Amino acid sequence: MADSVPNVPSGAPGSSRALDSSRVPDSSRRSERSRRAIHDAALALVGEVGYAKTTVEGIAARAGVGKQTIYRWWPSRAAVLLDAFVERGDRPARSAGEAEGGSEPAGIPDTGDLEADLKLVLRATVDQINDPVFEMPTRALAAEGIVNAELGAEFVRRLLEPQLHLYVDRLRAAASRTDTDGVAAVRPDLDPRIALELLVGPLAHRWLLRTAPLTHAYADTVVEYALYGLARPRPRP
Amino acid sequence: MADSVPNVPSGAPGSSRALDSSRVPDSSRRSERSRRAIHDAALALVGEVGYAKTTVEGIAARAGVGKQTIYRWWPSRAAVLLDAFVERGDRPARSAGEAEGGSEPAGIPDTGDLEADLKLVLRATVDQINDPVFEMPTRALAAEGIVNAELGAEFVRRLLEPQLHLYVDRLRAAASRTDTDGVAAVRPDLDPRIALELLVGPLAHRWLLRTAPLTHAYADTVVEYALYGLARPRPRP
Amino acid sequence: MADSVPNVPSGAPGSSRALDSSRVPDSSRRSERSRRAIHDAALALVGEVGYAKTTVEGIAARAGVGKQTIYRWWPSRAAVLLDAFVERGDRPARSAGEAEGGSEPAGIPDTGDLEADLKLVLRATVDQINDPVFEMPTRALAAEGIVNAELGAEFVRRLLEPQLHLYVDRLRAAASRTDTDGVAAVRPDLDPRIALELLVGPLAHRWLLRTAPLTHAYADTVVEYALYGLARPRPRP
Amino acid sequence: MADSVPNVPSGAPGSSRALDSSRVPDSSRRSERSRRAIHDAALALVGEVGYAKTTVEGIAARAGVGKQTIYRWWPSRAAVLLDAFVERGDRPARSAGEAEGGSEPAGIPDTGDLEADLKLVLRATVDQINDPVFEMPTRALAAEGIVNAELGAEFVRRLLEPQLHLYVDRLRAAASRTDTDGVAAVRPDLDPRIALELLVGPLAHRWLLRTAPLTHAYADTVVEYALYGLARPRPRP
DNA sequence: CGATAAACGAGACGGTACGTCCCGTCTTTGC
DNA sequence: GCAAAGACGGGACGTACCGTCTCGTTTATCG
Repeated sequence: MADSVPNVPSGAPGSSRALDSSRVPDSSRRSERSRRAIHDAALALVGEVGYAKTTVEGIAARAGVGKQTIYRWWPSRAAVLLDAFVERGDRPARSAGEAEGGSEPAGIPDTGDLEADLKLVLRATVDQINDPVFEMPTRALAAEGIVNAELGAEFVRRLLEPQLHLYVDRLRAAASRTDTDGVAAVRPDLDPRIALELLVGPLAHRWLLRTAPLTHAYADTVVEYALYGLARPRPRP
Repeated sequence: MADSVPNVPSGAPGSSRALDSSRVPDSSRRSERSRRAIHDAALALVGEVGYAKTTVEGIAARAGVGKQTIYRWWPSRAAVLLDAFVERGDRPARSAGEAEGGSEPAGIPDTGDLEADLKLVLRATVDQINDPVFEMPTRALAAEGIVNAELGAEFVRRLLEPQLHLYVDRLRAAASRTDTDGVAAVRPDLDPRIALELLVGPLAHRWLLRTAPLTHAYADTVVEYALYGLARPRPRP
Repeated sequence: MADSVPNVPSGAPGSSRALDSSRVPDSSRRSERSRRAIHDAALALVGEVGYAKTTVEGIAARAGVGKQTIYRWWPSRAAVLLDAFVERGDRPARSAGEAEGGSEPAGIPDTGDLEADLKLVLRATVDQINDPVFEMPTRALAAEGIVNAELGAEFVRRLLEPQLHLYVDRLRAAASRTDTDGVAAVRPDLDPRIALELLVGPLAHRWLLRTAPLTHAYADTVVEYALYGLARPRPRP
Repeated sequence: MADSVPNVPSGAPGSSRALDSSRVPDSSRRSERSRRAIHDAALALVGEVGYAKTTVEGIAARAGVGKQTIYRWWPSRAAVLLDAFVERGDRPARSAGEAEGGSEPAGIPDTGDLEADLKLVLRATVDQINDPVFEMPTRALAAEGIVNAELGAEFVRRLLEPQLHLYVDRLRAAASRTDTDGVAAVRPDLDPRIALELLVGPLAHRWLLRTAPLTHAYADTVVEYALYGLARPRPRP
């Protein structure tokens, strides 16, 4: 239902297809069984042997599927994994999140204390990143996306954007709070996309480059620095 | 002088090496000519066909070199490229830098105005990142490093660390300024490694994920937000 | 009317066929339109791209027909081509023959001069073999028949036998002439099947192995040698 | 030493090869071990599963060889089999022949009695053809050669021609006998290539088309018919 | 005449093999 | 003894077809 590439033209299905040499398969005839088997096989293999050794051939064999069935629906190994990750990865993440009490996918909590809220979420992100199950596949997808722009866009759109948008919402909420109590939590002119990057950019940097381990303490410090600045508060005259 | 992996044991040089099956090559006999040709070929190919299609065989053919000569001295295609990049990439960067008036490699300027200094450097980084010649090879190396920890460490150590260290120095300088004028530019307790990440993390994030273009204005905003915080200055009681 | 394999059982037609899992198709419902289209497509493709590159998929696509419609009625690609050849190939051959004045299908002429009659027919065979339109498909079928005994038998039965039988008839006629004029054209004990092979065997040999071109002169020589022998007539004592 | 396709230019080995894009491998570096293993595997597989199911992949696997090693030296599966057949097939045939007392490869016997000599040899050919070990591979090669002119030429040149040439020699000898005893065994004007075809053409025809079994009696009859003609000897006046 | 069952077009599917590319190792032949 | 050249065993690629198996859609008798 959410696969990345060959969408149906979404209208006039039997229209003049004869002259289209690009062979668009008919997604209404697609085998749901195979799709799931391929997702499962892909995730299992990445977990077991790593992304570099996960081959299309291997996925097909493990899924009990012909190679062509993979090539028919996905343009690359990475796209398969991304789809698998989005679809299957959602479920455990969501249920885990709900177990913790309605976390991220439900939105960043808004207790009124922006610093506390951000720390909570950044710590959660740290935890997720440190989860060994997610680590390698996510690295693989990120790496692929860095080199392959098209896949990178998919990666951002389908995996990252939903998470990042929560930060934007929370920051916007903080900005609009000015009216109610006369004290905005954030600068009135704040660009939330940039603000967000000040928060998650450092985490991503550290994770991708492995310059230092990601800890809760680190998350806290980043929030503090980002909110109140690196510069020392000017003494008042 | 700077190749990444099979160093000479650097001790006990005359020992009976002939019977050692692990075949450590004698780097003193290494052909300088081949080394350079391999570097050039690697860079040229990455530029022309992209990293994914740059093969060891292709590099060897282009360099007029036997494949074994590559395998003898480097453990992987990525290591070749990294070496090539460090050695050849340095030169243009350095000369460009000197043309601007002794910039980065010579250290971040310290005019006393931290904000201005940081903006200057971040803008320079933005420019370098936007240079199309550097873009693809750098992406390729970064992507490889994300997945391959060993190469990632090399990448950071040899390409990134020197640049990042300049930020650390400048920030430390700002912190120590307290003594001189009684007003530190930065918080006294500042951790410079984290501070640095608040500055470059956002840039890296945007570049790697292509979420938005990198501009000078963006660099300026990042510096402002990072220095003075996202939060609105508290009114004094 | 002449397709090779799944004939109707041709007896007990109303028997309980519904439960028969071997799925014998009802040939009375067969689409004449499709049959012809498949024949035409098969012949056209063999002519255009050669037999080896003529695929079932290609025939189906060209004929505007589902693959299953081919598999339903023929057991193999070769069987399709054989059918096509027999049915469509007949027509031009027959009309050409009739233009010459009631030739082959009507029987070898019997002018009383066996040598002349055989030369005439062998020359006609040479001409037919040299016709570029027939050459490749015939080679393809012959080659297939050499390896595949079942198809070979079909090939002989439906394409070759009718032609060869004419030789047998003519030779038998020559043998029976003894009675009328006291002088038989052929040995009285002659086995016509072997005699026939002495005539067409050499042509076939030369054509299949391409050891030398097939000419009228060659046909004439074969007839002479075959009729009067390789050995020199013994001088009488 | 006798493989069919990529010969060395046979002179000036190191000459300007740089501009030749057709990648001619250096046959002096060829692995004799692999060549033999491929031959053996090919023959074994054709014997076990038949030619149609003998794949390049299968040969490579059985021979413990990379596929590329096959594609490097042969243009097709059929060429491999032909080479294998010529080289390995020779040995058993030769030794069997010598056991019988210096048969074919040593030349057709010349006892002075042409009829007896030819019958002997044609019977031997019948026996060879009926040998189940040779049957299927030979059929496969013959069929391939019928469709593929290039391979057909190789087939004739390397397998057939040597055998056929013996007939030519024997017939020529018979023709030149005129001088010695005043009585030639054969017509003085005889074309030996055509005469030969009168002898082997019928056998080939029967074998390829399976119209009737090949027996010694058949061979004898062919020789008689061919030597003395189908026509009845004219009564003398 | 409308029900119904089979043939039909279309083409997705699990497979097999293709012929190519490259891997990393090994061997040969200079220099 | 390094280097160029490149053959080798091996593994995966992406493609082409195989023959089977659904899907609706005609089509053509029969109830």
